[in-house]
Amino acid sequence: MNNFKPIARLKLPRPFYQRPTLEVAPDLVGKILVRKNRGVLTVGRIVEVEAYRNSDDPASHAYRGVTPRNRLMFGEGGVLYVYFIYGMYFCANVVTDKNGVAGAVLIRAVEPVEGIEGMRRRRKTRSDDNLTNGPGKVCTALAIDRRLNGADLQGESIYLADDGERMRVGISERIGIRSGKEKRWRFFAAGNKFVSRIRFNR
DNA sequence: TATTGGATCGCC
DNA sequence: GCGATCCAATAG
Repeated sequence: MNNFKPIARLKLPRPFYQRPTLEVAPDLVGKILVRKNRGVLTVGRIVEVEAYRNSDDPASHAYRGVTPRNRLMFGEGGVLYVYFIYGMYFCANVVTDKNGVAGAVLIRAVEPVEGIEGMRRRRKTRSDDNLTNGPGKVCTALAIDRRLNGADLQGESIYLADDGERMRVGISERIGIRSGKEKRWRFFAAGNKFVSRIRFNR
């Protein structure tokens, strides 16, 4: 006998995503983000997200209706929406809700779990606290770029999983937006040191 | 076709 | 606090 117990990572099923965005978003805190790139595995645990919706949400890309960039937000939940911003960064979102209802959840921070050396190399830093504590940093560390826009989260190159971990979820206003600030649609792992703004993680 | 400013980050 | 650096969205 030994005490070794393999950690089961159950890929989140399609119906998980096809619920209202504000139900999905807090449920993503504590889930595992798996990235498989050329056979190399990089894994993080989601510790911070933000919800974005549709015409009721001026901060959302979907606020003014369908455009070539945001069209995935209006589609069926369960795919990745990746966009390019500030001329140098990517942001990764999980598309939520049913077909015809816009919604997505921005992955703002993860806690490094596997493939940390690769994360350090891509991020060009040795400070692990600074590796994945921001939406642009997450994409750099996990090698997420526009090629993954529209990727099916039931596939192998990128997906989310549940390993049974449960974290206390804090709630706050969203970060880095001008309008829609009153909406408290940011969800994070309370007290976790990999949350992007450490002073606002309680 | 031109302009504006952004769901960011790292350095000053 | 500010510049980097691209491009989507909007206005003309």
